[in-house]
Amino acid sequence: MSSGKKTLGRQKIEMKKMSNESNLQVTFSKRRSGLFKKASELCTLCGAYVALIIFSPGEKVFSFGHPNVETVIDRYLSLVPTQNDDITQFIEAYRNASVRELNDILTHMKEALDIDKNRANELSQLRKNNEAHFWWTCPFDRMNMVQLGSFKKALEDLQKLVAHYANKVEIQGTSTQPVPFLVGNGSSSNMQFEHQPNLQQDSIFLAQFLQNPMFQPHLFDFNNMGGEGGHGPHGFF
Amino acid sequence: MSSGKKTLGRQKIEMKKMSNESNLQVTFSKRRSGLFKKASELCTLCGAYVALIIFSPGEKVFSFGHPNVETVIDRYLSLVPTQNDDITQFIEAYRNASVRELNDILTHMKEALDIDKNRANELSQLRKNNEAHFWWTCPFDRMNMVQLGSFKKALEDLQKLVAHYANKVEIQGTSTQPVPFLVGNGSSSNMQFEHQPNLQQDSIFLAQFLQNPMFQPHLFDFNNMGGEGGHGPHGFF
DNA sequence: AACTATTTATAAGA
DNA sequence: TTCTTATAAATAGTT
Repeated sequence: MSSGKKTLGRQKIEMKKMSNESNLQVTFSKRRSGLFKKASELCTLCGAYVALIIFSPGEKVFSFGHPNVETVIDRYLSLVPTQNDDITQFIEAYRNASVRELNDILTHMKEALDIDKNRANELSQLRKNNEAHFWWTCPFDRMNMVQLGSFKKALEDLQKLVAHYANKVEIQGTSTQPVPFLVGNGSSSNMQFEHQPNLQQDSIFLAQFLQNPMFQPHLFDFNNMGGEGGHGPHGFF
Repeated sequence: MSSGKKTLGRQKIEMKKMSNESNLQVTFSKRRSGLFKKASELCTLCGAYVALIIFSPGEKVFSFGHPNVETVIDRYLSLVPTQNDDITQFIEAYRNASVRELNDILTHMKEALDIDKNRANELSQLRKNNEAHFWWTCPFDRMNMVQLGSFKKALEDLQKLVAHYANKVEIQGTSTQPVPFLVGNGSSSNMQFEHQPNLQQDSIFLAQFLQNPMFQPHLFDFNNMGGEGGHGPHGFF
């Protein structure tokens, strides 16, 4: 036995993008598992809340979350204001208004819409008198009855949404546990599915409502490599 | 030296929440670092995109992202359609209104905004004079110039969104659902699913539009422990 | 923070 | 992929 060793065993590798596509894939798979396991252990051992999302080079997504991805993301986003100046300011403008206020606004808008619906002429008149001053009347008095109806409908729905959300927020604090269950275990793919009809999902209702995708034209084409964005607060605990 | 060993070295630990608060903190710190390092290496080695967010039991946040947390989150959210009925209804409500109508409204609002941008004071004055009738001026005249600019930008974007949405809606009708798989092996519980990009994502466009942070006053108080939410499809690459 | 002695995670090879 | 093997890394318990 010039050498009783069957293999060289694990070898140290250079920390740079792997060139061998095949190896890369295997490594990705292994390390991904390892990462999920570690994340999971951190939750179990320390009671930490974690969200881990991984996009493979092949565009597939993998995620892990405790108590669930969305919750952690929401919380994170609330702490880290988006650096999108436009939307941020827009949001800020509204953030100052409480939900109640928003609701009031909606109520008023609806009522006003109702009233003015029967005063198209008056409005029109008013607009003339005040010309440019009341630009905002434009969109309304230029609308025909049908349009007004649609718009009002939209407002009502938004209001319901707000109300619904408001309720959820209040009864929150107690969240039901997700009920995971296995589904199949096929050869090529078995799955562990977690079906969780949790309240949390309501939390992200409105949250997602303003998450403006239009501000994210890059969503499906980020070929920009390069920087690593870390963001770590400091403090250790 | 009955035994040349200075310490017992690393010992196996039970995978459950650590009882010793002090140890827990140290472990959290160590494992957190390890996790971040692993995540980072996965990016470097395999070119994967990763977002990792950790909330310590002490409420501190730690995150890592490549290319950055927000980008990955955005992408993730775009793939995971909210299965929320309410939001769906709201979208439906809008779907019924002709896109053209909605677009007109936006156009007018935008134009008007342009004009009045230079007349904040006048606006304010006018509001006083007309009080209740023009309640809707409130949210606007409270905004400063910068905000108005942002608002206008938002409107423009919304308009684009509407246009985009309109197109998508037409080609819709077939919605594929993602197929989950299992990958978990976890000790306690972690799960992964696989998400697939589907048209559905367009459906949540408007839904996401109003994701207003101001609606999330609860963000900082989730004391609900319990489940682990994983979310992951599978497929390995 | 450092320092080991071990437990884990994995690069290679099959 | 999956399994095996030998080695590189991570980290629990101490100091």
